[in-house]
Amino acid sequence: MSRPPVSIRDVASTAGVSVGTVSNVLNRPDVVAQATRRRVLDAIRDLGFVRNESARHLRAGHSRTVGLVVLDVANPFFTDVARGVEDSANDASLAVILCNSDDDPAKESRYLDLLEEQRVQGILITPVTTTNDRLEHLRKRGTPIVLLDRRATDDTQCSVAVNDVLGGELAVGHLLAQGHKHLAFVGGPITIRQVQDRQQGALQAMRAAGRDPGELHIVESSALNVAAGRDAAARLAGAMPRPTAVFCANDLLALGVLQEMTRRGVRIPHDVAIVGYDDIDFAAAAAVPLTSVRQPRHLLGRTAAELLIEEATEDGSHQHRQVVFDPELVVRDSSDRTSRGRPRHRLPSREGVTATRDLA
Amino acid sequence: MSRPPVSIRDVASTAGVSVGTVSNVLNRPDVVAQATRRRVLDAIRDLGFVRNESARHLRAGHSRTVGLVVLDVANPFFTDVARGVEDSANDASLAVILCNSDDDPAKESRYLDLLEEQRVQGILITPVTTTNDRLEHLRKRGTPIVLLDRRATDDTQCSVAVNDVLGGELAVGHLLAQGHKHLAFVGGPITIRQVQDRQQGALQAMRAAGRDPGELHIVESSALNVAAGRDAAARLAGAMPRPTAVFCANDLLALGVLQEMTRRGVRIPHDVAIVGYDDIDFAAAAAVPLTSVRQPRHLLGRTAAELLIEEATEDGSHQHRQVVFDPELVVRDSSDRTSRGRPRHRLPSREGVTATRDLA
DNA sequence: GGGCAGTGGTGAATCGATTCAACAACGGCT
DNA sequence: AGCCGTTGTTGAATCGATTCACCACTGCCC
Repeated sequence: MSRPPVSIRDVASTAGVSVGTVSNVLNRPDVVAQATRRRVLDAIRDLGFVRNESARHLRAGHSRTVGLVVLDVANPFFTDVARGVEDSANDASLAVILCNSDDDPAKESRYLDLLEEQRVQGILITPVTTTNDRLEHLRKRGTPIVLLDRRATDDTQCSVAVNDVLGGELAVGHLLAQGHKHLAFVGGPITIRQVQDRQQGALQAMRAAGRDPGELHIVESSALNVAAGRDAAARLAGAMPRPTAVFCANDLLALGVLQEMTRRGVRIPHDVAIVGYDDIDFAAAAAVPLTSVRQPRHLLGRTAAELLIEEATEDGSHQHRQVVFDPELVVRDSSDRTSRGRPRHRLPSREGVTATRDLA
Repeated sequence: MSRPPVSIRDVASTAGVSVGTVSNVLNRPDVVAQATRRRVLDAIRDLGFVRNESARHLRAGHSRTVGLVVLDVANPFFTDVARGVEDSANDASLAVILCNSDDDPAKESRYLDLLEEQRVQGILITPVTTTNDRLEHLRKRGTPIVLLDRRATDDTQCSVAVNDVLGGELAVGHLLAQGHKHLAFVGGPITIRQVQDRQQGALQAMRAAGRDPGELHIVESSALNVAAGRDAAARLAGAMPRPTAVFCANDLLALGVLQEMTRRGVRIPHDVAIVGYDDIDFAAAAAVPLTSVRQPRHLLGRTAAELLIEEATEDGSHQHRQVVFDPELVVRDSSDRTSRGRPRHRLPSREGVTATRDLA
């Protein structure tokens, strides 16, 4: 069944040349004479020779792979980021080793060991904790590291993140522009940095509009899911004065709010406007299409990988950069009073992202 | 910045032993005397030695990695499968190299080359086409291959798939049991195998209930997304007799049908019952929680990886297996007349899957 | 004819971990 | 003392691709 592997030596002998020449054909074809090159290529084809990367990399000192450590690829945020990373690694003909830390420092640490043993060219990571000895250690040994969805605290390394404060400003700025007077923010637990930033953005938008930030009705949710959104809506329903606009720290909360409000007979957006965050695929497919803040997730991954590759290949002239992307507000019916809660148009194809052929 | 790498030789000299002994400490600690082992371990710690996997694998002939080739990780189906694969690879301390073929044979082929060069222990793949020379070639050379979400045509290789015919039977069987007389199936393009199977299952359920399969009103959709679902619902609305139950080939279609029906004042499930397929996270979070057929996606990946690892490590006694998992029907309000379209209960945590801490 | 430049090709050394035949040291036993 | 078995350690050979100093050959010019 499994034949003995073909090495460069076998190719050399059947082509009647030395191993050095075969290597030259593979790596510097231009220095080899036409006729010789032909013979070698024929031998490679006939024998079905495939380069052994392990041997290559042993010599080179590092492999043609990069490590990607995320909290959980099942999280759509990281899924899209991973796609971006893979696309740009693919352009540089690098392989991506995928690691899920599951928010567990021990698991993260094990994966970092594994990646170091593999002598990866570099590591893209959303670290579980802010300070990380293992990571520092790796950097000191010369492994390029790029932080994903985290901002580097100093300028000794690259990082790629999204400006969540701005996202909050956009959302609340939009609601204020629609003429809303009584606004609420739903999000929590407040220990999550993203929740803090988005809330802070909301407050800044209030200030920017000359409003008292204290007027923003803040509801801290216990989690960032649909059930927590329903709870928050129940609490808002009894508030006085009842807010006419709600900004939620993510789309799941917003969908929960939408569900519970609808159940209570509150019309969206006529009685209450809702804005979510993340622009998940189903924001557009909700009962009332949801206005949301979109993060450039694919671009985030792509850029991070590009920075990493630059750092890994460059001649030492690499400048560390801390890239921060701006999110974008996508306005849909849930915050648009002119629509009277009716779909104004068929939404374009983006919502069909998950409908690729095979998931079916 | 970057120090010269530490090799096993350096460890040997600082510990005052031979390289063979260091290797023994690493791989067969029990044959080394206590005191010697101590000295070696101390040296390893002091020097910060990390094994070079390339060298290891050069000797071993293959690496501690497996390749995972999917159509698109951004597709939630494959995301969950990938998680399963990664979990079980992690148990065997193998790294996973992630490859998206994007349904493009050329890209798939490039990735297979890359994986072969990496001398992966095996490959898990959802092939773009049914017959594949590259893949056959790899198998002949002894690389274990396990087909994912595809059924092997012969018993010379392993495969792991889900029984979509059964899924269709479950869905329609359920609707018939609810007393529905006029049923419809929405799905397409019919060229997709999953659509065919699910439709066939629906027809079988009709037969099993003593009904004429010709009575199943079939609407072929142009795609498997929400917009196509809305179109299908528009077509169904004018049908005579109007179906009282609709089985959709996936959840996106079902959500589209739900949206359009609701917009037209059709009450779900009172006037029309809906069943989807895939049980995506948002099935439970829809305006009317959606009954759906759930596939064991994580288990699919896990099992596939286990089969692969078994084939790769076993002493030639490996028996190829074609595993087919049964899907499961998850009944929610959209097909349950007793609920009168009102949520009967808060749905459990599963719907919050995407609400992990960082996506926020 | 001798020197010189340029082209094409060679093959041994190298990367770092693993393996294994060989050996050293020691105690126990006759 | 001599032999044997056990335990612990050694070091050279090995995996396969790359690299580079060096050689062979051709053609050219003085």
